[in-house]
Amino acid sequence: MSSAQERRPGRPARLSRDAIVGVAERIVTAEGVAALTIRRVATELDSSPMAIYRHVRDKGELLALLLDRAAARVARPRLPASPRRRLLTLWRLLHDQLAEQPWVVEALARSDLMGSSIVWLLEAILAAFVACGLTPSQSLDAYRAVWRYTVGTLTLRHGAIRTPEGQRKPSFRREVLAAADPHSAPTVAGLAESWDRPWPDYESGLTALLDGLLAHA
Amino acid sequence: MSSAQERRPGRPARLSRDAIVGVAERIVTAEGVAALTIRRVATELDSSPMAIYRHVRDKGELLALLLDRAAARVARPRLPASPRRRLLTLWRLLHDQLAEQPWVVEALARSDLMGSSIVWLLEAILAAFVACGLTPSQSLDAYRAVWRYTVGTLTLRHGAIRTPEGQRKPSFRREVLAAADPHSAPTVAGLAESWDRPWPDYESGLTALLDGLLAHA
DNA sequence: ACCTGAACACCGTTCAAGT
DNA sequence: ACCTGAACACCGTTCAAGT
Repeated sequence: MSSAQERRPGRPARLSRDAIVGVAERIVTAEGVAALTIRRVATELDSSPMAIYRHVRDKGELLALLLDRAAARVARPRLPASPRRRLLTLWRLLHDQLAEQPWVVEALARSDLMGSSIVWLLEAILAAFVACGLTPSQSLDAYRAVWRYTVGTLTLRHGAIRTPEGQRKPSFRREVLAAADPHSAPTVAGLAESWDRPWPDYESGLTALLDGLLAHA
Repeated sequence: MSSAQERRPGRPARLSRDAIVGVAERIVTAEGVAALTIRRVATELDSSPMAIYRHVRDKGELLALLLDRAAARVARPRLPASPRRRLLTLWRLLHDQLAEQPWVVEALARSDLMGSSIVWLLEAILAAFVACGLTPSQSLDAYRAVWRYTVGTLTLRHGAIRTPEGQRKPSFRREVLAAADPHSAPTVAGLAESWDRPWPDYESGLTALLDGLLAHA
């Protein structure tokens, strides 16, 4: 029966890429991306830091693998018939899923979107753009425009989260309001009270962007 | 004559916040944000690392100060009469200026935009939105939507730059194309050749977004 | 083939002490 | 008031050696 097994020479592996990504995911979910270090992963697996490098090229690759896992978890939703509403649903899905894991932002800048696990989502978005009247080529550009908006939203939200609760950056608001004398900057001064209010949600900007992108269809 | 000087007790300062930000700026421009460390700044000023902390709270504040300097360098342009074209000019100005310093992206996520040095730009943008028919409140939301798009654009461009020249992430493209069988993902498969082409420029997405935002005016 | 130990060349930040 | 020295508690990564 052992002849059926693929026998490979040398010392058998105790670690695996999967196990490594698994603990990395746990660390990052529980304590944020700052807590993710190669040494920490190694300790958690009762191995030396260097053993990790046998399975993962460097920390950047580990981050990319993590991102891929997050993407793989996005479940296929039931989609509305109207292509425009389909776009709204799909993008909100992607946004919400990524927003749940704030650490992804760190990985986003490094990785050109994500792995093959969400081709279905990419396909659905591109097909919906086409169904709205764009050419495939225009659809790709439109996809990238909305992707920029999405990454920006996540980046800024993440920054806000990361800032410590108590002292959430009074510097900017105060400086701006101090410098905004009503003569040279009346609009800014007039909005003084409004800076504190919550940012518009993802969807409102998305709607505007889609309106603009689809107008030329 | 020394009585005219403001005499302060204690040892006179050798370092200054300005000098610190100055060398930080030089480091970051020449070698990127990764090269910026408190210790490095201290060495460059022939002081101990700890002396820096007398003038700057922590590394995050140093980054924010750097961002403010970059913002302060944005020169007031001659503006077109049409408010819509004014918006295009202003946003492109902001984008181009920030794109020149790729390290800003790191700072952006931490800092709620920037300091008082560009209130004039903020004012000009908000006023132009108002001139386009939005209420001040809507203008603030519109401003934030475009800011998201801008930050996303910078983040993604920065990531592309940071990726080493030779091996610019074949993983995603290849994986996607491999997984994109023409039956389940025809649109993705059809665009296979197009993934390599350059991203749309900042302005095209900006135009679409402004179209959408101003449509409800 | 896989893993370990020891080392290299760093970090940010705190604390107590000097001038 | 401002700066220094020494230390704490870490990093990612390389190299040569062990099993």
